Amino acid sequence: MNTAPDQPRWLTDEEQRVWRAYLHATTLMEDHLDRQLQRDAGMPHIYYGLLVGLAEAPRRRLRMTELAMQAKITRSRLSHAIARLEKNGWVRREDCPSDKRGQFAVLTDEGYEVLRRTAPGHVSAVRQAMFDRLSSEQQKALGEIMQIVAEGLQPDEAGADLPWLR
Amino acid sequence: MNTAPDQPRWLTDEEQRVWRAYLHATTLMEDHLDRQLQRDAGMPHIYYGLLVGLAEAPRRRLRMTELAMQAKITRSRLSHAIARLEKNGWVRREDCPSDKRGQFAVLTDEGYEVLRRTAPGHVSAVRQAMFDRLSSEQQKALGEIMQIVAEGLQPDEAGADLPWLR
DNA sequence: CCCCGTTTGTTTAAAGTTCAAGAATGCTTC
DNA sequence: GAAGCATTCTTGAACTTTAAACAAACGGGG
Repeated sequence: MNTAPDQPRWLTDEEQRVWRAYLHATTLMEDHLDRQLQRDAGMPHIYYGLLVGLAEAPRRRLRMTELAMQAKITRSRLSHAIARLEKNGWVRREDCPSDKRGQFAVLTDEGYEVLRRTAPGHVSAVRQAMFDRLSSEQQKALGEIMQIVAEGLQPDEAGADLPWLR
Repeated sequence: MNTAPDQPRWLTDEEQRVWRAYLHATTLMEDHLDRQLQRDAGMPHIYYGLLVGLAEAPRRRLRMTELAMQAKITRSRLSHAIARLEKNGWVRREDCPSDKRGQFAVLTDEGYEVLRRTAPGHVSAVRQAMFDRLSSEQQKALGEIMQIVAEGLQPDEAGADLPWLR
């Protein structure tokens, strides 16, 4: 009767409520952490995540592409970010000996120190905002839910075509 | 024995897993929606949210401050955003008769049309990414969890001082 | 060895966000 | 009704992100 693409299945009232609660909470959370870290560590949340990634890596260093994948950002964005962190003296670049195209981002001692100094405050912010408020059942449920959502978004996603990220 | 601020209560392994799953999923989700809307509607997710906010308001218009609060962004950011949407012809500004400082952002017919055309695709993206993958128990749990998290972040938050937002 | 398609990382410019300051109007109080 | 403080919105500059294009190096086949 109708050759059109299909009338959309709108969200039910209940779904709508859940979706808006999700958007509201995640927005507030990200804003909160961004401001907390900007204030206490002088960088936005994602830059902090880059330093953490480096700190956990074998010799506190990672190839640019690896770091970009781990942080789920483009190489371009990472290039800019590392340039900024380098100016702060928290990261330095090193050539990769085995691949002349490659670069390592290396966490400096100074960068490590920033992390050591600011990590407690950050953890505490996360606790206050999330873990101190949720029952362990809720924490478990949240973990599972986020896992599922991430899985659905990870691959190329229904007709997409992008190479590996973004 | 130790007058220092307290040794930090680090996240347990399980909490760590939940937290990373949360960050991972929310990042992927936001990226996904941003790209979906940029592609199909020519604007980022937050701009789309502004149009939705206007579409739902009484005469498809809202004072700048109200819209900013609803979208949880600063007035400054909103000013820039509305300038852009105005250039697209999707929003126009109108003076407030009762308060000469005030401005209304008004959704144009063209803006409404964009929304009408792109909303189905957006809803479908949200469904595919989230609601089609979660049981109704999980949806319920997610709603409650996000509600709780948002509540903890909404007020001034432990020693903060900011006026009303950000 | 050379060609050619791929991968790596950077660069440039445009778009978007943040931050601090400012102009105009409103409101409250003396 | 004037002073002084608050609110509303905008502006411009600095910074970050996105998008597209590019140079250099890799690597598999002929």
